[in-house]
Amino acid sequence: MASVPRRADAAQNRARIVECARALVVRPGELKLNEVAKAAGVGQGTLYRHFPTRDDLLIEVYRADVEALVAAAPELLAEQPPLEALHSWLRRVAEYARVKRGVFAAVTASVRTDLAGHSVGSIAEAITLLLDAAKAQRVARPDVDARDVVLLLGSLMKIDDDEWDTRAGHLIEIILAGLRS
Amino acid sequence: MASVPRRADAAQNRARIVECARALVVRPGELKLNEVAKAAGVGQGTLYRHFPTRDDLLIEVYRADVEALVAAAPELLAEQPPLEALHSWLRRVAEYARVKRGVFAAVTASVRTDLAGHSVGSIAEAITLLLDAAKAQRVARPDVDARDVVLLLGSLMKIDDDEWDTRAGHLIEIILAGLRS
DNA sequence: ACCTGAACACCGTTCAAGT
DNA sequence: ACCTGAACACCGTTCAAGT
Repeated sequence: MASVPRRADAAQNRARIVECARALVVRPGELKLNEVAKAAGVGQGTLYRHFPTRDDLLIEVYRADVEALVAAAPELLAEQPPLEALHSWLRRVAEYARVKRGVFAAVTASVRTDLAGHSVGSIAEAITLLLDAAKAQRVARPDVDARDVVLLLGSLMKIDDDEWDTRAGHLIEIILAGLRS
Repeated sequence: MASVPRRADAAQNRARIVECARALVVRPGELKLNEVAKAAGVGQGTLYRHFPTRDDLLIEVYRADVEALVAAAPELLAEQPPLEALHSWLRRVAEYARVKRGVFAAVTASVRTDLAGHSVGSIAEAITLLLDAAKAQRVARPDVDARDVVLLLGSLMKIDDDEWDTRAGHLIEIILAGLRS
């Protein structure tokens, strides 16, 4: 799935689709697939050939962002105590979610894909890394897992734009307090 | 808005629409408005006349359930210490949310409507009642409000059916721990 | 005052035909 | 092997005509 196309024109089409999707996804409302195809100058069928599901496209659109989040986990853990690292990481996720609303759909989709494909370096593993470190020092509840965190983080998506500044950091503090032992 | 119709046939149509919506909303997927109109034996325009927005209909469908939740708050508070009452109330919300998935959409819609209309006996007031009691005893964070709770509770909606039993109570415990001071 | 339902708009998805 | 775009399906929403 999502393998690299063999033909050069196909690879270019694929790249242009992702590029246009990235430009369009920032606009309010759901990303319109037909609009992406039109903007990329390809037929709708071509879009579906490369990305059978909406999630496939979103994962690709936010791949770099998600990878950055995954990479940040061990880095933060090297600099700070586990709970502070977790806090910093959650705040970073919130920043992404504010600027790029759709990134969370990609994160959720990635977690779902993980369950089947078990890809290396996933978001779920990043969260687990942070949680395990905190559990080892007995500063986090032993019974929480990555899915708990993903589910709770989903509440960030429901925050209205005008209340973001005051509400987002607040919710993260509450979530972190809940994870603490 | 949503005032009682003057004519008898209009009142009957309205009642039948709500009745059919209640029957259809339990099925998986979003409630289809045209399907509701057809099931109720009325034109689509009639449905829109009575319920200009989807939220208006959902609020009506779950009115009794939401009122029961609102009424439960002071009752639980009379029986238990504030934090236990809050815990019990959250668990009750979770029960509703499991059986009637859509009830949460109604709760969210109610909170939105509250902001404008300021209706008495709302969900937001019920939560505030519980939170204030807990704050008064210094067992809850002073900086949390009803919207925090509603946003966090939204994570329950994303729980898959097959993991509900183990996950829902767990998430509520984490949320409650986060609200604790 | 209220109802009907055809009609429009919109968007996702498929597939026969083409290169 | 890959692309195109007409066509279908589906659902929300409106509105002219009717009672």
